[in-house]
Amino acid sequence: MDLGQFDRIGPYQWQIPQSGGMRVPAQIFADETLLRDMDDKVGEQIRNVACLPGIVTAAYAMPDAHWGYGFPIGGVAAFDPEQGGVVSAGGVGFDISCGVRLHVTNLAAADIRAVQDKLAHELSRAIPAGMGSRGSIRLNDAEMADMLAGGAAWAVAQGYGRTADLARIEEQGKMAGATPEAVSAKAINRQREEMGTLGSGNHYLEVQRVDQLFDDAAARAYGLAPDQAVVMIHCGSRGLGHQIGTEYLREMAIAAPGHGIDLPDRELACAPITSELGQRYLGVMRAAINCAFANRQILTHLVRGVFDRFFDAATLDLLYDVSHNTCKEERHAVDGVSRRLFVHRKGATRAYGPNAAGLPEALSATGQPVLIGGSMGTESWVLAGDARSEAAALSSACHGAGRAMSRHQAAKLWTGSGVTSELAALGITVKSPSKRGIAEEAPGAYKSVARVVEVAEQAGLARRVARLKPMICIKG
DNA sequence: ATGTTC
Repeated sequence: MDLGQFDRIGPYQWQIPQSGGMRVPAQIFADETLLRDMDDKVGEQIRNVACLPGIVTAAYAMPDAHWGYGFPIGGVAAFDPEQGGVVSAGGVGFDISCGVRLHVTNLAAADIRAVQDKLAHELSRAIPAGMGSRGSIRLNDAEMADMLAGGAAWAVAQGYGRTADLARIEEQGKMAGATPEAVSAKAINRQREEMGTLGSGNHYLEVQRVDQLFDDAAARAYGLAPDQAVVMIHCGSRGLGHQIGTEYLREMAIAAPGHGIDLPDRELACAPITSELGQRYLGVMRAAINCAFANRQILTHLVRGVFDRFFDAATLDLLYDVSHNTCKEERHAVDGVSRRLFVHRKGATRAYGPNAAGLPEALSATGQPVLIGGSMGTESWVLAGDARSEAAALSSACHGAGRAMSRHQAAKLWTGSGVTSELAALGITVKSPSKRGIAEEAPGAYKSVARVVEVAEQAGLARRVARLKPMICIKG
């Protein structure tokens, strides 16, 4: 990235001043090295986002930002419906409500190590993974509609997991305002056999150990202790979300001129929040959020089933489940005035600070768990929402390491079996149906997640609580 | 991310 276009407005905050068609400034949270290593496309993309109607405060990019479809991955942008604000299918992304959930266990790393290979094998048998993988659940039209309206609450009512899990999911596991009846038959048919599947790409299920604590009080509140085993799931709304994204990107791009919107980039396809199309997208996007909640909830149930076969009285309590590809209606203070905004977070995690409305009581004093999925074989992180993040970036933080190179480049540099052996030497068992997938996800293809979260903390976006190291990784 | 190009 060319640094010449930026004003450094804080130790970890860089601003592109408003110019041309920009309605607000564009800002990136990074240190000089992370910023320099970012693709120039990230700057171009947040400048374009800053041109969209009704945007407030600024177009933001998180420390892990990289080039995405229209919006950068690691992008945050909020729009005011009363100021002509828009909702953008490209601002949410194809993998609607992709997110991370983390379970704390009553097991130690040594308990996992004693059965590591067998446990990895059984998890890989129980968790369908990979492109086009199918689960054992088949839903008819009425069941699909109930799932799309009820999310994880529907899943729990079907026997997948426990009522206590719901309090630990964003929106209590059920996104209000979903309109299953507006979801296309094609999207529904793609998802009919994909509930309880992991998908591919950077999605994974990992058994990890708590490697180091950075905030003892927050760790206690979250139930995390050194050397404890935890289970992280990273996945989204599978074929349904992708189909909805595809359909609405096309429809919004075609409809934009009719809404008086001059798109700086066709990939930023959007519609006014108050328009029929904008409202229809929000309804089906919320249905996809429920699909992702239900999918992750079923995966929790499947993992618990496997752990029950290996351990007496193993507990996998849900710490939290939070999405990083969404558009959510939230209230934020802008210049001291509370406004109703539609906040797009694409590859960015909501990061509510202490005492925020909507947090369960047990987490309120500490702040929302901000779950950061790292790259395969490196590390993942638990952060806590920081009150300073509200003013800095509308209560948002990073979501992962961020790719340092393309999948194509990575597949040329590594082989699946080579990466698997290298990780095995580090005590990490990787299971995947795709050798190419493992090569594409090689740890070296990602930025340093440790540096990303350190900068996120220094920038006031979230506070580091715990570093997690993988032991078993199930990849798509 | 994705029945890896309806």
